[in-house]
Amino acid sequence: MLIQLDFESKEPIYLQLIHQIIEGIAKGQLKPGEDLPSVRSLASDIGVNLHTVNKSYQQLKQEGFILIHRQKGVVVNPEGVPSATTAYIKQLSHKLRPLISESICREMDEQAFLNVCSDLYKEFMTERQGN
Amino acid sequence: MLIQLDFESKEPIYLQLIHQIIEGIAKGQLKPGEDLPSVRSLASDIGVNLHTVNKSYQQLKQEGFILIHRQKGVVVNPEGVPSATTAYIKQLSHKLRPLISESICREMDEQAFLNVCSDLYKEFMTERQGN
Amino acid sequence: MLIQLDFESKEPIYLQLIHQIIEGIAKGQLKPGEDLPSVRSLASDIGVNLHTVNKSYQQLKQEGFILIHRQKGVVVNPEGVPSATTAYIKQLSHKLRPLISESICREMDEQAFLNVCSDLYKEFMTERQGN
Amino acid sequence: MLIQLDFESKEPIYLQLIHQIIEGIAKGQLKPGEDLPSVRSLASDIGVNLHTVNKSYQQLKQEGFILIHRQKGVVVNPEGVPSATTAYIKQLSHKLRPLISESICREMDEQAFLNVCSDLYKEFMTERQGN
DNA sequence: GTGGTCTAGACCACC
DNA sequence: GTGGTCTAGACCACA
Repeated sequence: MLIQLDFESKEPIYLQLIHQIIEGIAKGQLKPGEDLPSVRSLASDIGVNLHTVNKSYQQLKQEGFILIHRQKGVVVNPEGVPSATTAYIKQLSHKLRPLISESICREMDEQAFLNVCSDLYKEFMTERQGN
Repeated sequence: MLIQLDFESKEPIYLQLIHQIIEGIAKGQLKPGEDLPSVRSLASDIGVNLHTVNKSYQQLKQEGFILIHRQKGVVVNPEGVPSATTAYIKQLSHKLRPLISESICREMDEQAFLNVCSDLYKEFMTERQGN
Repeated sequence: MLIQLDFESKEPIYLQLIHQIIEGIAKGQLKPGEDLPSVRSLASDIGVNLHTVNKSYQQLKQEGFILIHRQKGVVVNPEGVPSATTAYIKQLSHKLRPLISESICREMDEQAFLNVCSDLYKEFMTERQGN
Repeated sequence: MLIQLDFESKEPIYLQLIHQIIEGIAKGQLKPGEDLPSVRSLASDIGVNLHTVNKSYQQLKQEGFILIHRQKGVVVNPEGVPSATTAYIKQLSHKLRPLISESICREMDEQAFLNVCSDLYKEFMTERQGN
């Protein structure tokens, strides 16, 4: 899987990395049980500090996306990612809130906003088919 | 308008403040041309430093939400906020991306996600009616 | 003469006022010896504080654009504005410096920059003919 | 690159700093991709507070002159500064207006004014050759 | 009284 | 080490 980082972005690198891996799982490019590169090799591949990759992996593990075995290395959670809970929905809603209020101010109507979301969903799901 | 900050949150105060004000505009609690409190009075009201409030105001001004007026002080942009451009849509899409990919991993389907968005939209729009 | 102020500008009002009056003289709308409104009447006409107008007038007097007589009121300097000195040229050059360096960075060549200046000159001079 | 500030000047330090850096880019003393000192080191070098330097850097970033890079620190925009747009020309013209009207009042003719601009252009461009 | 600027010193997140 | 955020307190220009 290709990892694309933007070092000029305001978004921290460890977060970008997390998002990319989650995106890979969403698209089916990374399947449950599949191996991920070791901290060391990934770090050198994408040219970032070991600590940065480690921080990403720890957080992904924490949220149930991956498992870290001392010997087997890192794998995508073979049981799949924990499903959305009401707590997750609440947190999601909290993150959507500022995006939606700004969009309303900028005169995007509900349908236009939903279309943007829908397009993204479709982008991920069609890639998923191919994998 | 009531401002509610969470000083424990990881989200910087100046950003929370920006979001609250944008939300106020979205809900119609703050109308175009309406006065906002001065940097100093708002700062003392919500118990933060005046520089923090100033930073929020500067950024809101920068994005066209408010005007900083020599005589009248700070006002909501009377011409309304600049409408969504394709650049805005792109940036919005970029912010939605990780939310959607995580939701897919957690087995939320498109409809469930759109419902969350839709609920938020309706929350803002119904408040808007009352104002 | 019409005075147009922008209260949302970052440029202080007293400076805008100074510039407008100088522009009026440059265009020949205000001729040497001509009366200017009193501080009071101008202030009420354009809706600003007395002190603001006074500050502008004092500075214009200081630089030789106008004379302030206790009784006759305010008049455009009947002897004309003092001509450009080398000190003036130096100060002018100092103000042009950042405009030119930014233009170079933005890949405007010398001719393009001179054209902008030339257009402004012509704008002022043609208005002058009509007056 | 040598930075020269005038602490007595009415012009704010952060603006002087911005102008100096833009001038450095115009002269080719600072090349696209080149590193700029960190906020802290520059601040201590020129003897001002780090917030002052930070304000300058933020504004330069905002206008596309520099990038603030997570790893490399601060660099001159390697893609070059965004070219002049019509908006830029308009704003430039707005800033030139008072300079030109005052010069007309002081009986500088168009050619004399253009010569001042031209001299500055040549000063920047010849320094550019050497870099 | 307003916002604009500057200083000084602190903590944190990131790399 | 870096930049990002926040506080506290000060002075000034402006209206």
